[in-house]
Amino acid sequence: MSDACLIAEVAVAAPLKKTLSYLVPPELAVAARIGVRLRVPLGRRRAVGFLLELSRGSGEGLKAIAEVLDDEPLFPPALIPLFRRAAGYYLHPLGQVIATALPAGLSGRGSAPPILRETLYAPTEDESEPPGRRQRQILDCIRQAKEVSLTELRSRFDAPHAPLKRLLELGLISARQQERLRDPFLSWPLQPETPPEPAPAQLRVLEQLRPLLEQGGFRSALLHGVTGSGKTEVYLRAIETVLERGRQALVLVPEIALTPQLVGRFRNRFTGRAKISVLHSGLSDGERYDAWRNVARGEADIVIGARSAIFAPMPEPGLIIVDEEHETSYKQSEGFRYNARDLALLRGQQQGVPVLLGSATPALPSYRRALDGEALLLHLPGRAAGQPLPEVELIDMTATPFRTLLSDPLAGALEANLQRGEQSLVLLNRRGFAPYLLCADCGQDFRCPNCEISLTYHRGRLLLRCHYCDYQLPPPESCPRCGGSQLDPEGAGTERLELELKERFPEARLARMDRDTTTARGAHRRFMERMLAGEIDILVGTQMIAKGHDFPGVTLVGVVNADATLNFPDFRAGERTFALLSQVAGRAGRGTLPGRVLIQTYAPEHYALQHAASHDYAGFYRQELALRRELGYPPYGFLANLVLSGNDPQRVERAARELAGRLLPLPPGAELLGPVPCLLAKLRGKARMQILLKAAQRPALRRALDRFEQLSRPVPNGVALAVDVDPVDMF
DNA sequence: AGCACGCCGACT
DNA sequence: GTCGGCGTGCTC
Ligand SMILES: [Zn+2]
Ligand SMILES: [Zn+2]
Repeated sequence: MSDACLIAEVAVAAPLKKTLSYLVPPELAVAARIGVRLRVPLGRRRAVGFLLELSRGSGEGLKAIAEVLDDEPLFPPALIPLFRRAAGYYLHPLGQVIATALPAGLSGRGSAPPILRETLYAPTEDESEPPGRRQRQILDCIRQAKEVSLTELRSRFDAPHAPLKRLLELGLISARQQERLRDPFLSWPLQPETPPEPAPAQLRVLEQLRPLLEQGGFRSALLHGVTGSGKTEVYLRAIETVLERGRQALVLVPEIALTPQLVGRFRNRFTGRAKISVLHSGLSDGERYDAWRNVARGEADIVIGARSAIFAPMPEPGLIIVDEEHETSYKQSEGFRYNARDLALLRGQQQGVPVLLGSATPALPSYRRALDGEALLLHLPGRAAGQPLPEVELIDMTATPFRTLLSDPLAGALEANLQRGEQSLVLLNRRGFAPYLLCADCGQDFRCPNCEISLTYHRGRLLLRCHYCDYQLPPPESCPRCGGSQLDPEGAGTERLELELKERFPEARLARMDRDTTTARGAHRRFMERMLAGEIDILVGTQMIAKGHDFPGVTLVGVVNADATLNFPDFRAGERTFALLSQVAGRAGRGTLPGRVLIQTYAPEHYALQHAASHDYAGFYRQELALRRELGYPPYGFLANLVLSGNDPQRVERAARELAGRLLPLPPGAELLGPVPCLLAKLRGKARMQILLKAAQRPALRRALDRFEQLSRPVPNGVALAVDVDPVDMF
């Protein structure tokens, strides 16, 4: 046995079950370090792989690495066990796990992003006023800020170009070019702060956390506190402790909450003392790569990011925080279907790092872990400022005429709030004008040819759009079936709600916030600023207004249709509804005013609504846990969903039947449900079937999955198979 | 996943 | 007789 050759263990970014060994040619021996990307021969192709391990051996029968693609490692060796465990847990090929974990855009060579230039505007000595209103607004903004970037102006004003040109011509402002700030998150103005004195409840929680933070080692804690209870202050102080020990902190927040304001709170607290890196989707590929390498070099003390930041390559993390840990956006819904919250716990375990989960409405598995003593349960009762909780009322819609969008009590409350000059939020968890467009004569509807579900009518853009793929078409003039000329929108989305409010309260200043109005860069912030400035009386929106945005002036919250989430055919419907209502309720109240929440529903007796209305968290969890236990659902049961898809529905169907047949009989303790068509039986043109594996204990599910993994070719050609372990939805 | 190999039906 | 369907195996 010769040890003459250097051998590399490589995870190839292809769906292979095992890693492969390659010869490291002498000329690449220095460059081939653990954690770099490689180009390797694979069959008669070439593929990208990740170097996981180096060893010595004879090298017999091995092919040689063709190229080393990075001059420094993209991840530390300490992350490799996490990748391996994650690949095993989620039944996903290791190479693809790593490819998903690393920042996007690494397919090419690691090159520096182009330097971007940016125009900055400053006021001149000329203090006269320009003629136009828009010109004055923009000039005021520039005069106030002394110097403002074009990006900034674009985010505050629509189409600022023409007024700016005019102002330049008038000599009221000057312009200069500068290298653009790489990261939009860093352009939020800094306001260094003196940390507030923690409230007694916060001190108590911090005291309980102290041993975890100071001793290090894996422990987990669940911080349960309503919106405004001061969880962030606890995070900031916990991070402080960790930084003092020379370790780094990793903070995960849901994508929707990863805003400049949030990052600003961290920057304000730690400015000059700690370096903060933000990993977010708004960065260009080059910028993200830069940020990533900074973290890998240990140049970031605090890393803030959404889901994929769980893989941030910090050398010595001392704390992992997962804020709003119940959020389903932590679960990746395609490809490598990991849950960042669960991987946070796994990473903490592997690297001996405490993990702090925070939520106003913890996910049931997290709550159970805390009740079972696996995680330390910490409470922040009430709101930090001693504000009372809002008064929540359920409005029984069965008593109102069919199709009523706004009940009298809600309309009245909105009216009264308008009179008082106070702000209101109205939530309707459905965008567009109406979910259906129907022919008045023959009842014909319009469906997506790719997904076979109803197209949503968008009145603003005058389109029928599929919310599951990118299909859209302009609404026809007449019915394609009977030629009838009357096509009626049926049901209501945020656009229709906005219209109805406009008709009812013509004097009110309305705005609508949903995915259709927030795609532009800086749009979230613009809504935020308009709300803060009191320029909006009623803000209409989807769950977006309940999550990630704190509108401090709101005293009334209306929920148009609480049943929309409640009637979802998913065992988590109750939990989701409770969480959404609790969160949106948390938006009501200002100063010492408690705020009011009105929830319209056809099922006012439902326990999720009842508990949400009485702020009875313990009661809800008690009841929901009992229900889950009875039905064998998480956290008292464990699920994995096998989703088969393909162009030919019959093939998919047959493949699903055959797969189920080959899986049976399952090991004891596990059961197989299905195969059945997925809820979306067709999606993006592909037919879909699912097989659900269920077990009362995790090991039994694991054995069932082992059995599945041993199948040589689970599905035939032309059928794709995705495995979803711990699914959060069953589409 | 790709891309080979290999074995049977129905087409120039 | 072959062209091509697709089930099966392999990738260091
Ligand atoms: Zn018709
Ligand atoms: Zn579609």
